[in-house]
Amino acid sequence: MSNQEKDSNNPYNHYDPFNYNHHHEMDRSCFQFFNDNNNSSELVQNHHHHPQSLQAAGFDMPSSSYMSFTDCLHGSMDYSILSRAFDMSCSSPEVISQIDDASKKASAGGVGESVGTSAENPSTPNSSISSSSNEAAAAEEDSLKSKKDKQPKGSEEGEEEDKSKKATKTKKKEKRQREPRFAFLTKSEIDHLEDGYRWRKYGQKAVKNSPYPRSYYRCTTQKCSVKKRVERSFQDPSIVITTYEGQHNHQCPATLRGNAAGLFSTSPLASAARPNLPHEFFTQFLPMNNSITQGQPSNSMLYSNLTTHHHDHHQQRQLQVPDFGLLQDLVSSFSHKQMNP
DNA sequence: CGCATTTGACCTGCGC
DNA sequence: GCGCAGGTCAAATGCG
Repeated sequence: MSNQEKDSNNPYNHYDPFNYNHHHEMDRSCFQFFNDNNNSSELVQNHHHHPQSLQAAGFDMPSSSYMSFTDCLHGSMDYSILSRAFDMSCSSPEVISQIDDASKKASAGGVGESVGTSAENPSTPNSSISSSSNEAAAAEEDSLKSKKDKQPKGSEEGEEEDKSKKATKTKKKEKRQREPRFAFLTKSEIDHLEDGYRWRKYGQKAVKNSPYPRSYYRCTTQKCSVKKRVERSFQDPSIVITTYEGQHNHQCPATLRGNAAGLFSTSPLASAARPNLPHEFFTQFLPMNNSITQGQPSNSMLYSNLTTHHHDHHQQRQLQVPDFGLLQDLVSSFSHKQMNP
């Protein structure tokens, strides 16, 4: 197959995630906030523009809805603050994009997809608390589950094992919720960007259609189930795709040590509560969530939260009202801070 | 020695 | 049902 053929068949070939080919001013880091503005038809129409690397990372990215971060901010905030926030100890990577993937298309093993009905119940903007707690519970359950899955191997055999397996299977069917995910595209030569937390690598896999492997990291803090995946964009090897999954239930070690504090203190954020996670950092800048649902890309940074129901046999991406549970917590927190500085 | 990384095996879900 | 790909585990290995 020739490259041209490949290109024509490649649904992502038109994707130019950062307008690299059009905007050469890469000193203007572009954040992309993916828009779930309830205009599902538009998003569905455009879902074929997803960059392959990101899709491999588990993201659905409506190309129509990305915009430069500076545009998002429309001058109200210096984007460099954000990139600085992620700069940490690495060699000035440029954070290019963030994608919220709270409910990526159900595909990954382990944590799994939402089967049945309860998990499909997207949190409305009014259900943030329960949503957040559910996520946390799900995370814990997941980690327990995976342990359970493995335990019988070493200890018990035969019936016990079968029973255990069956039990876990049923459990999995009962409740499967994916942690919210946030991906950051970062222009950096360093794969594993320092973000203030301590991570332990627990796996590495070759990524299909990409010469670059994907690394899996887990937060080393006890009882913290946050994971992250790091991979390079095969389209632009200078771009690192970092995907965070879950939410830290502890303070950033770097913050405690004062490192991150120093970093953040260089920004106007210094007086604000420091986010535990980059995505939290971002969400602190999100506008009120009604602008998310109303979808005024020209006015606001928008989060996407695309969901594909795997049981939709026509592979039609069905967009839900996003699960703004986590988001709303953060957004409301942010707006509260804005209202009451 | 303790902790982090590497890496092959294994598990799971999905598409055909 | 089978094969593939993503994700995870855990023993082996490396390193400070």
